[in-house]
Amino acid sequence: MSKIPFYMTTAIAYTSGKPHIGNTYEIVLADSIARFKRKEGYDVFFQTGTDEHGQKIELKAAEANITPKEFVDNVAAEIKSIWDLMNTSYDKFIRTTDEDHEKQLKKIFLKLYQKGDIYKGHYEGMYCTPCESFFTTSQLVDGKCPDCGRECQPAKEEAYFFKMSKYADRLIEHINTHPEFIQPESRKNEMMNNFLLPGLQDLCVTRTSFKWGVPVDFDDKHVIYVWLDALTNYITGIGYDADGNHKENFNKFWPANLHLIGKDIIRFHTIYWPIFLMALDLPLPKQIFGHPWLLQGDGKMSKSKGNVIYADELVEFFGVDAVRYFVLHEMPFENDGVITWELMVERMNSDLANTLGNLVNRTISMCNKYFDGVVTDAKVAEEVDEDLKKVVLETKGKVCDKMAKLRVADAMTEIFNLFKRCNKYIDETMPWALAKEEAKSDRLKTVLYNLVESITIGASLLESFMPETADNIVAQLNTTKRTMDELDSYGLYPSGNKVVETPTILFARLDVNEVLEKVEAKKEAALKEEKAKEGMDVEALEEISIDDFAKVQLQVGEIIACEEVKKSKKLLCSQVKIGSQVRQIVSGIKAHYSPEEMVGKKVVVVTNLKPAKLAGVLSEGMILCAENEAGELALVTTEKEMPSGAPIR
RNA sequence: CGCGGGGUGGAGCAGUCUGGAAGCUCGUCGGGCUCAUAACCCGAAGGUCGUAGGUUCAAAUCCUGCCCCCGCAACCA
Repeated sequence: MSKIPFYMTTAIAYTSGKPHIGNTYEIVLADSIARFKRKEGYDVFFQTGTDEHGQKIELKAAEANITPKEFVDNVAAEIKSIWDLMNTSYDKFIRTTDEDHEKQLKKIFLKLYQKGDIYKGHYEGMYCTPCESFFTTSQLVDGKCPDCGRECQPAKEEAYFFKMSKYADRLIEHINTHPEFIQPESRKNEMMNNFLLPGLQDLCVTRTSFKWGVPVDFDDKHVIYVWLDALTNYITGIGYDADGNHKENFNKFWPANLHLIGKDIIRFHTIYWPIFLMALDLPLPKQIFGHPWLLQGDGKMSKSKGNVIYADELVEFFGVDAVRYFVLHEMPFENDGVITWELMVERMNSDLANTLGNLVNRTISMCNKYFDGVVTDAKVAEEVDEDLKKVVLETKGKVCDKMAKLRVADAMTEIFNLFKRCNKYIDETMPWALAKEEAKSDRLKTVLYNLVESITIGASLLESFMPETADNIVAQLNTTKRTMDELDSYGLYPSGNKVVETPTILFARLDVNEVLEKVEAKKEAALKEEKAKEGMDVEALEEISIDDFAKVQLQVGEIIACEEVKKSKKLLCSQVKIGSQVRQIVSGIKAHYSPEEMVGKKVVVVTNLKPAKLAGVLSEGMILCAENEAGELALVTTEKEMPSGAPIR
């Protein structure tokens, strides 16, 4: 009987920078599912990759003074190396800059255009020429560009649109008749109520504002915009051909069984993607699972806070399997998970070192101490053995149930319950007491045999989640991992086999404070290096004359009172004494200065700035600050004491 | 009334869809054991399930009001 195909994908990672642990989570989750499916006997094809086009990348490349292609080559290589570091078993790593992807994408675009599903239209809105960006009227600030504050003009830009509405009814029908299509199910209603039922707008699928993308063949001032480009990777990666000459893998694996994605892009995968497929007359994927996010404990991960955690750093401290264990375990099915160094150490110590590592260690030690490492099934059973066997044999079924529902964290918990049961069994049987009585020798053999057998089964189940650890355990027990079928039997460990003489520690206990200190030291070192490397380079502005500069009136001001602006997160409202008058100035520096700190400071103020309202509060000027790359602010003050109101030129 | 997520013993979470004995991990305390990585096993303390009302024989769970926290958006002159 030939194996049943199972095609699964992750979202492709955007190549704008190094992925942090939250991004890395997805590939590990996918990998554990892929490995498990293979173990269950499916013919798995597991695809991942990178999304490499777009304006942001064009800009970043320009900043770095290299071509976009060079830029994405670097980042894609870095992403791939992290995926490999995490020991993920993908079958294909697709890049949207791959030649065959680009070729097929052009053909797909043409096909949809010829079919009439894509049409040429106009994108209307307010356009800011210097920023080259469109905004809706509601996005404008005082009728001006929200980015640069300059005037915007109403403008029309030529663009291609996809007729979403044409397929909406079919999609609604599909979602209603396939409850498993969107997972978790709570997301289904969100999509229905917010997007599908109110009516779909046609989707703009090209851009003319940047060049770094796949051009439209027959109209090359347009490039194909992200969603059509990125989503089609799922079919181009396995050999889809718009003319129908598909490669073997496409015929075999499409439709996909599972698209694993982050919850933020569910909309694109459950609405746009199915509709694109309908337009191409292709069957829809079986299931789309929007997983939650892995968040940093002390707030969102951000570079400016210096609290971003990367997979390779974690691996340096804990090893690959411990990191895999953590991200899989800490991520429940529907709610976001949290990662901190403290939690990571806790899991490492309690589950990996204490429960599992110590179990393997003490078992092997006893085998050697009492029988020179030889494990014999002497068949002297007692009643306590029954419950152990029951728990061990039931675990496979429980794990399979959980995995079928994509409850990966719960599946692992079941496996660790097996190991915990083994630890309990040792206390129940007290091998060290048996060892003192010559007559109990066969009973002792049986107890140790049961332990080795149970651990072998546990390790075999662990394989999909912690592949190296599973191998390590069975190697120390001098045996091999069991297949799925073999897991229904108890007693397959060859009687008379010999385990290794000296057990090696699987996971060493770590001291939280030591780890935190090291992390802190590393962070500081990195920060110093960053600072030592160079100052900040800032994009040069247009040259101005001395007259232009003279238009700006700068004066010393003394802050005599300061309070928070209620209902705002960033604003402080200061009363600033400038000469004989007092002005009210609102500044976005709440995150960096407390109102108390502000009072008494002598700062530099732009005094002839047109007053404006911020968060409803009048501001009559601007307090100058310097800002570093991390977004930290420092007030500008005078080097010597100067009277308030003193002019600055 | 901007959008969304959340408030369950000291900490972190499950349970909420499909009402029916308050569960898990860590920590604390007491005990056991000594094969092992100061580990393992047993037991205990500790919760008005944010709050006020409602529905019900029965509410953490369903309904309504309110409070608080966290993202995003906005305000960064």
